[in-house]
Amino acid sequence: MDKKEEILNAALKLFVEFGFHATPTSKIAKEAGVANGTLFHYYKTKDELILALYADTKKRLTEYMYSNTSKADSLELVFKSIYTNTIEWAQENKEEFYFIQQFSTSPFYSLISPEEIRKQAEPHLDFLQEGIKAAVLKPLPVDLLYTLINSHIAGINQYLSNGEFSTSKQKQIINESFQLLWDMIT
Amino acid sequence: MDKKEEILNAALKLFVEFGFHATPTSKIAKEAGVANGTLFHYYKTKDELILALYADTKKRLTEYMYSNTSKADSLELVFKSIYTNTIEWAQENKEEFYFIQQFSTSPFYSLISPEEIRKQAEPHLDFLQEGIKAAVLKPLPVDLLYTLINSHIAGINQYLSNGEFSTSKQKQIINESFQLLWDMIT
DNA sequence: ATATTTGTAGACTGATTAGTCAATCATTGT
DNA sequence: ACAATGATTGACTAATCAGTCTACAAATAT
Repeated sequence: MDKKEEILNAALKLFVEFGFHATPTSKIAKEAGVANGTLFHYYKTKDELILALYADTKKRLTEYMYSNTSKADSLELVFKSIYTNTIEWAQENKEEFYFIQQFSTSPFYSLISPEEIRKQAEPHLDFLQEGIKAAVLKPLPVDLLYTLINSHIAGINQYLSNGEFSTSKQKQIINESFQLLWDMIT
Repeated sequence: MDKKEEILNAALKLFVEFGFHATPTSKIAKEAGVANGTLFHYYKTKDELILALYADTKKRLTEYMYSNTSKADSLELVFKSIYTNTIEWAQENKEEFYFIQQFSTSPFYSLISPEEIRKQAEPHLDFLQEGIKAAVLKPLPVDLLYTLINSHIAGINQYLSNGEFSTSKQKQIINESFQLLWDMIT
């Protein structure tokens, strides 16, 4: 019933299928079941809609990443939870995850200010810094560590998406690939 | 002088800056210094131009990847050469590498047939299979290995592109990151 | 009750776009 | 010399698109 949300849902679906510019706002409105003008009532421009969709999607991913993690757990356990959560979310929200990647390798990404990006990455970098300080993680530059982990996750996700795996097989792959990553960075 | 090539060059530059659909064919023609109709003389449709640009760029990357590798060398040495070559090419051809990534996470990617994709990956997969057979690489699924390596390279490249490193520092990072990857997969 | 704001609609517009077309120009083979 | 083929041009078109505008409905405030 929330039209603002319906518009985001419709936009996500269509952007993933056709791309940003090949998706007219008129089709987004139609898919969302609202009038053309309504879309522009909530989002002043198409760019604003795209940025809002990215912010919203990224936020949902980040929230899920840190779910079910307790500060009482060991660093490795927390790290593994975050790793597993992320891949789980990506598998259960394939369109959303694909959209984030699509957005990140598009000219729209440059519309986000560097501060915004740093702010987004900060908690993750802090967490990694902690791991280095505790001599659990290798003393590599945190940025490098962060990028390495991110691309590893992207890779595993791509592998899982391309093949057709049972849930248990999928879990096994996640566990084994975590071990590969963990051995690499500790 | 080769107009067909000029068109590809212009398209690459503009696609990277503005995206596929936000780049009108008229601007590509202008940038290439040819008339509107000339573009459509060489490429029947805009899609065909985009696909041709991807094929051409990918081909140039692949050629460079395997340059300066000798079959006489050890598997590790060949592997390291390919790794180093790829990152070097990506650093020296940032627009091209960015374009490949942009294309791969766009709806245009689905216009390429699965056979074409497999054919493209085959030599790399064969090479990895060899490594497994020789008990040098871990006996992981080759597809997984391939994806892992690719995303590792993409990550390192992103790290190098974001920071401002001297040539020697860059070489050091490439060497160290290779060691991380090599330890992970052997 | 009345006024004010907010939400919703959809026709409309000015600008832009991919692709066409008819007409030259250049090159090559005979 | 002379076809014939291919290259090149840029004006043109039919369609499409982002965003506007006016009107009205619903909700909220006074």
